[in-house]
Amino acid sequence: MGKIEEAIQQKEFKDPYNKLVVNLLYTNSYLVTSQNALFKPHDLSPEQYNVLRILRGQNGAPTTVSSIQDRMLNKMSNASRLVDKLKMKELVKREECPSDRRQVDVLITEKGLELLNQLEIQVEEANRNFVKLTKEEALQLNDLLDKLRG
Amino acid sequence: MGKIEEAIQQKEFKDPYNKLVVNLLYTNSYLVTSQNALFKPHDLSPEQYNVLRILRGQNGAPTTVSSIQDRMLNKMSNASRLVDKLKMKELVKREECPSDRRQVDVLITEKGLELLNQLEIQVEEANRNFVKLTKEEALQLNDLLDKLRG
DNA sequence: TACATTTGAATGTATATACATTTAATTCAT
DNA sequence: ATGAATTAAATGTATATACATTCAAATGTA
Repeated sequence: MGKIEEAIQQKEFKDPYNKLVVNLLYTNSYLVTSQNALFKPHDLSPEQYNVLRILRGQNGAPTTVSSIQDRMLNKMSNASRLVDKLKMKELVKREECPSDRRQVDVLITEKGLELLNQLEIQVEEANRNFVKLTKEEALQLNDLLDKLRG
Repeated sequence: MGKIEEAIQQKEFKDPYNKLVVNLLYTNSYLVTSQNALFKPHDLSPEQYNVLRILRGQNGAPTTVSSIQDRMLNKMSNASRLVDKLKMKELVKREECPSDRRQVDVLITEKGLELLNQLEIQVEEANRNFVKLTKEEALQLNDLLDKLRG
């Protein structure tokens, strides 16, 4: 695949910034497509997987829908509906928050934990394979991305 | 915003590769959200804008739907339906390909060109602002992304 | 030529994204 | 204490993504 110019057959870009935006969008698509293949057999989407990870990170403490939303990778997605889907698969459960009845406490179930633990090993292994960089380069790329967002 | 750990409130990652995958997904969301605000007033989605750019790149030569698909940033999206939407807005036109009636030639209209030229200046300017890096860093980041995909 | 295979595009369906709007509960201000 | 403002979550709607399937046209082969 190599250089972005070849990948999308565009000869040149206005400047390195505009090339970078295109390069990031394209690389994202590459990663998401690669990851999808992993999640597909388990009937899970990447964002559903991410929600399960957020919930497990709480170590059993309940998490409200809005707190999940804040921590999602995609800030504009709809945590309420994602939780709904996960609940239908019995991977999470919802409870009314006693201190504030507007809020809903969400918890990962035993079934959800099992699926997550099983999947995570594969995902971690696959991520190392998708990314064709040395450890040093990966660290450097992380720093540049953090700086990019300011 | 700064470091990804703070942004999504995750304390640590398995290794730099797995942190990088999350960082890329998150940075993509940052960029897409920023860009959306630009496209919104013109009733255009980022991918529709991208299709218009691909068509203009042909300098008047017709482009088939599958050729558009190949050059899109998101390889899994549906060029046929995107072209449909653009046609309804009269930004592109479709013609049956004389040499192969299975194929459809797509061309950008005068109206499409005008919108694109007007928008492009704003987009280029905005992209430089979204990316809080020096030119050198942007070049470096481009190289790392190209290498990442192998 | 006849028939199977392949190809380009369209269509069907489920999920997700991006917002706007709604509803109920809580908090704030007077 | 009452009504206004705010907040949390759910819901509505349009578009996009991810695939599978369909359909017609073109190609390949016996």
